Amino acid sequence: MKQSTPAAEDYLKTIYGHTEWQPEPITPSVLAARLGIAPSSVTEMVKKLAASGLLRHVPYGPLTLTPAGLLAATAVVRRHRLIETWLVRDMGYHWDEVHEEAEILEHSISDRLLDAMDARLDRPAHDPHGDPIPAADGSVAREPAILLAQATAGHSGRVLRISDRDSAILRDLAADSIGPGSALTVIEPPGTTNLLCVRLPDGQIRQLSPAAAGLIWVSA
Amino acid sequence: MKQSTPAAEDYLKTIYGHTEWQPEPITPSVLAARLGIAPSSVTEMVKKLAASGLLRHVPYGPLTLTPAGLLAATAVVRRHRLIETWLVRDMGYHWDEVHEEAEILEHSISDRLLDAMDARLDRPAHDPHGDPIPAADGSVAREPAILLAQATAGHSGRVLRISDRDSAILRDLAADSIGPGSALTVIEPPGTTNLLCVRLPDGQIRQLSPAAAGLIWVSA
DNA sequence: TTAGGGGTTTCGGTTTGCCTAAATATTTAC
DNA sequence: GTAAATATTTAGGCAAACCGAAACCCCTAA
Ligand SMILES: [Fe+2]
Ligand SMILES: [Fe+2]
Ligand SMILES: [Fe+2]
Ligand SMILES: [Fe+2]
Repeated sequence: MKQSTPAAEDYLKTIYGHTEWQPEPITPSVLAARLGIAPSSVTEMVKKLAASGLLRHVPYGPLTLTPAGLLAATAVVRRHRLIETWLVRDMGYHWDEVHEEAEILEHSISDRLLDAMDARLDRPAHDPHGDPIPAADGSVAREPAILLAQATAGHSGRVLRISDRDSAILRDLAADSIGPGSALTVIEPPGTTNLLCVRLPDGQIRQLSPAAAGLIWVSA
Repeated sequence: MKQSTPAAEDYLKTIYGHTEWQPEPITPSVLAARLGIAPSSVTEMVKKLAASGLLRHVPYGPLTLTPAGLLAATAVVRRHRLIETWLVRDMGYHWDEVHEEAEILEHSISDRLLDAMDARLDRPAHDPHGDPIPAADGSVAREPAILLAQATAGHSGRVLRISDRDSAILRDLAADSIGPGSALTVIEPPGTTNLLCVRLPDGQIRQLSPAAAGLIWVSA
């Protein structure tokens, strides 16, 4: 039961993140790509995490979190998302600027300070990108969502979350007044051009790149 | 010119801290004791820091910061003290609880976030223990101070700073209403008992242990 | 059904930062 | 002025995380 390191926390968080919006468990090579490290490094760490009882892994198979691993992972995700929320609400950051800072602070902040933030922010349920903030007990309130890129023409819904993977896209979307909570309707499927068109409540039309549509999740 | 690590930052900060209130440069063994690591580890890191131009060191001699090292050290001290101030002013911490948390966060916070804190706190000049917060350019506004343990009977002054090394003593002092800014007069030198007596402005008398008197600095 | 080919693991190596034990330099004490 | 005590450095090791190259497993497609 030794205290987990920043590296281990990032592994767990990334494994968790992969299954948060889709069911297939992650494979070592995908995990390596997401973390930006070599596959052989993943093999090593996976062995350690499995030995600590945080991960299930049969050689050459996919990676799944144990209950203990899931709790550790959601704890990191909770820290990450609360920090992002704090940065936006208290410290004057924009939602496209918070991810990198949170990526570091999530490994440094104490439980005491985290709870002080949580209280100060009034126990927020979602981070600036619309992602649910796990409770201290690891439970997550997740609404069913579909990827905008896979929505059919005529689909109407609210934007539930936008992945913070690409901050340039977040900036573009903000400039287009699209963010978590925005209502929109798909008015045209990817036709000859591969842009996706949506209509905003005020009647305005926006064209979204496939890259952007692949990061936006809307209510079903 | 590579980015300095948390370990290197702690070495520089501790070397700086040793000469902040007294002139003698620090020796490797004292540095090792302060950092809680083995002397041989200090030898190694000192070689690296000297090679990076942050430290001056002749074998078997004391350690002194170069101008570059001083700048790096005050940058860490600035981060540490601003974080402590933020924890007290914004996050509901008491002054005896902030040091450990700041010890970690000082290595994680970005310049961007540090400046946001600084602005939010209105560019504070002192941390919760009375220590001056270095400016971004490394300059420090330090008032001359003498250790209470070395003050003569009759000496009157204001408490300028109290070292945050021992949080139990900080709690005791707070319970005795003694903190940075308190006015006091030494009314009795360490006599048969080794306690130091001081009178507060309201006439109340406090007896201080030698350990406490060795952490309190008063105006000259 | 067997040969690729891609994903995974093993192996040996690197860096950082720490350790203990032993050697060496310096200071102090007689 | 030398001998003991103390301070510092050297030498050899270890653990955490990473790497690239090579071996290995597994699945598929000819
Ligand atoms: Fe994020
Ligand atoms: Fe992280
Ligand atoms: Fe402190
Ligand atoms: Fe530190």
